[in-house]
Amino acid sequence: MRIGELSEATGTSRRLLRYYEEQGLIAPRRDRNGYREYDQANVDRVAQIRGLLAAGVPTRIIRRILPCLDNPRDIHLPDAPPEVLSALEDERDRMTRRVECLTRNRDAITDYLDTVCTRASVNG
Amino acid sequence: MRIGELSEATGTSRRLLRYYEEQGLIAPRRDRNGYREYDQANVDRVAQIRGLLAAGVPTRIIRRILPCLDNPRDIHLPDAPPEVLSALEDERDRMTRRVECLTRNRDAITDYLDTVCTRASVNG
DNA sequence: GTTGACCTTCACATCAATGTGAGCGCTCGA
DNA sequence: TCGAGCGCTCACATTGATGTGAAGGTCAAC
Repeated sequence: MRIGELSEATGTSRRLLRYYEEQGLIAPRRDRNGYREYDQANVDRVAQIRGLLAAGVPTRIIRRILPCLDNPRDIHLPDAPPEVLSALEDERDRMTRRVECLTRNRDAITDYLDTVCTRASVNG
Repeated sequence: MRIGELSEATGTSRRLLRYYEEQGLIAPRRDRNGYREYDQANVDRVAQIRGLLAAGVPTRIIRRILPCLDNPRDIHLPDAPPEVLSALEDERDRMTRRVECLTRNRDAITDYLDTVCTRASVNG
């Protein structure tokens, strides 16, 4: 599929799809005329990228973690140098902290909404 | 405490502390000479803000959710208009999606690291 | 009373993620 | 064969979160 179709399928502007490519997050083949050629797997990958971006993970980190996620059974970096591994560990820990922070705050919002709702139904 | 001390205590630049204030996220008292005066509660609040920012929540949303979190037992917006409540619900749902995305990817990284580690100990 | 370490505001700079548009090349259907 | 609609690159604009620095006020210590 070409960029317009992927854009439709992912709800992502063409501009951004090209940007992700520039950032090394996706690598479409090129058609003879220079057009980008995507396949179905790219739809999932773009969703992945956008989820991570929305969760505050910057592209330079996404670039690092994506290779580990395609095919969890495969080793994509069999000779990954220790500093890459420890960078991954750091990022994993950062993600854990984010999850905790988001969860805590989300639960507080939920409590708040529950309280407001309860009181509204009692008082109103 | 003044801005320098809060900066120390939170590991946040003075510039950013002023920025958060400008964004309506904290509201320090002013001393007679114009200096900002903070108290201990601001340390937690700044940590909260930074956690949310790191998790991809923009300041305009943080501004909205902070009032619900100070004192979960209190109703801070007893007359919150329905559109604020539904905005909060939306944000809660967005946070849930972020948590899911982060968790999924973090677990994949963990699996990856485990696999690399296992193989290293088998092969090496 | 001057020095130094704070504080203030204001303003311009940067970086990442995006938008927007110009100028041009394919390609397909009328 | 021409125009619409897609693609390409290049480049400048914007927004949000930050850095940095200038010009100046406050205050404590010496």
